[in-house]
Amino acid sequence: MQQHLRLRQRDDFQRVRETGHTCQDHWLIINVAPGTLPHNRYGIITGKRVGSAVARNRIRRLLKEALRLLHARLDQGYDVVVIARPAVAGQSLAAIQQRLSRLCQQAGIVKDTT
RNA sequence: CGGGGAUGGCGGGAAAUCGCGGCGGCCUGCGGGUCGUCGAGGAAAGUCCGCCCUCCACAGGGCGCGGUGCUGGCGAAACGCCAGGCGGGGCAACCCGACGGCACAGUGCCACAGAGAUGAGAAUGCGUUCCUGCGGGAACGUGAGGGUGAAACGGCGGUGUAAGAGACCACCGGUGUACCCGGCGACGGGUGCAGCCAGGCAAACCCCACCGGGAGCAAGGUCAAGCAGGGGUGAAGGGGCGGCCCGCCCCGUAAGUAGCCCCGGGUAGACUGCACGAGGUGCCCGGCAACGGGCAUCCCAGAGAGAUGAUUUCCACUCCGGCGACGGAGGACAGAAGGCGGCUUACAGCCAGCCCCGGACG
RNA sequence: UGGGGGAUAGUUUAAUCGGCAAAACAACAGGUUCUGGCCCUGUCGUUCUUGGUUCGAGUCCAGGUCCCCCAG
Repeated sequence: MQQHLRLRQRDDFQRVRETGHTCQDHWLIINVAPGTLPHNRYGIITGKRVGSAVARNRIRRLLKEALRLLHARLDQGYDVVVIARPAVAGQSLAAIQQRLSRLCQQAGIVKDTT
């Protein structure tokens, strides 16, 4: 993921978490809020409840890959925070990608391809 | 062939496409693009020891607190490593040990059982004397026998005695000590002497010897918005109430307001510390070894919401099904955050040579 | 990064200086009652785990696991 597409500042995370629209399932939570830039920015949170350092790194990298593949299909100008819940530990990329894309549809930021 | 012991090492390999981080070159419309190169571990882990580094404190000595505890060597140091001694376990190879002091400072504890748990003591027994209703009883001596316990002033034989006892004697065991021999030493072997025998626990208080200042990279350093402060210069104004004017109030009028210029300290923030080191690899030399020395060669992660990911093919390995061709499934423990030396803990599977025991065959 | 504390029956807590692991409630079984409750009796433990010291460890000493708290 390129650096300008990342959400990096603590204040940004706080703003999205508090004011953003939330969608969740058993594996993931996403918060979406309008950003100040013409493109999207993404942030990922993998807390200690997800598992060991190895498990957290694994999930974070899979989420990055899923967001990379999903990025072109999303409406731009949003800040998105993805939070991993304990149940995602050990899941495959394909399964995570499917769940993530469904949550993005619920949040209404997927481009209308029809 | 089967079982066991110790040591060292590996932690799948090759390739393609998409993607990420650092550094360097080139290009740039300063957003980035492109090429090259490097990019997790043996434990990166737990943070249990120690050191480097940084800041603070510091005449010297004592007390206190904490740590270590057989000997020699290695090491920057360590609750570290190597070799050896002693003790314990195992048929053995080997393994394990906080391994100074409880007789030469003192205190404490040792449940239950037992006469007695350290200057403590006799219920039974044995012996002598006395009493007797002949069943036994009392006093004294004794600590050998039996009995208790995890543990009981040593064991066996004799002398001795009323019965006995290290009371005495020889031998053995153990303790201390003097000398001799071997060893740098811990210690081992031998000879003589002593008192005749001294229980265990110091991961009980403690004593002895040695060691230890305190904090930590969020240490510390550099730059530095804003706010507040100081100095210089300096129009006489500046500010509040209010929609605006008037008005009123506050500060100032040279011991000087606004503005402008300068100054040090320093918050947010940025940069640094932060990757050439007790460094890796190969060969040679010294040493039983830990390790040391020499030469050659290499540059090898460095983030800051935090880089190693995804997909596919082939090969190797393990398991399952199958006579087979083949098909299917699987791949441990675990992720750098200043660095280094150790310890400890986790770990699928595999490799190498060595040693011990048992069996079979030649 | 540095420091402190804890883990005992299903739950909440005890256990003196190392000497037979207790109490209450809950659960289960039995008794009492026409039935239920109350009541009575009984049952239920890897003292977090692995080693060590000791004759003997919940207690003392190490290693490990998990949880809580404090400072920056």
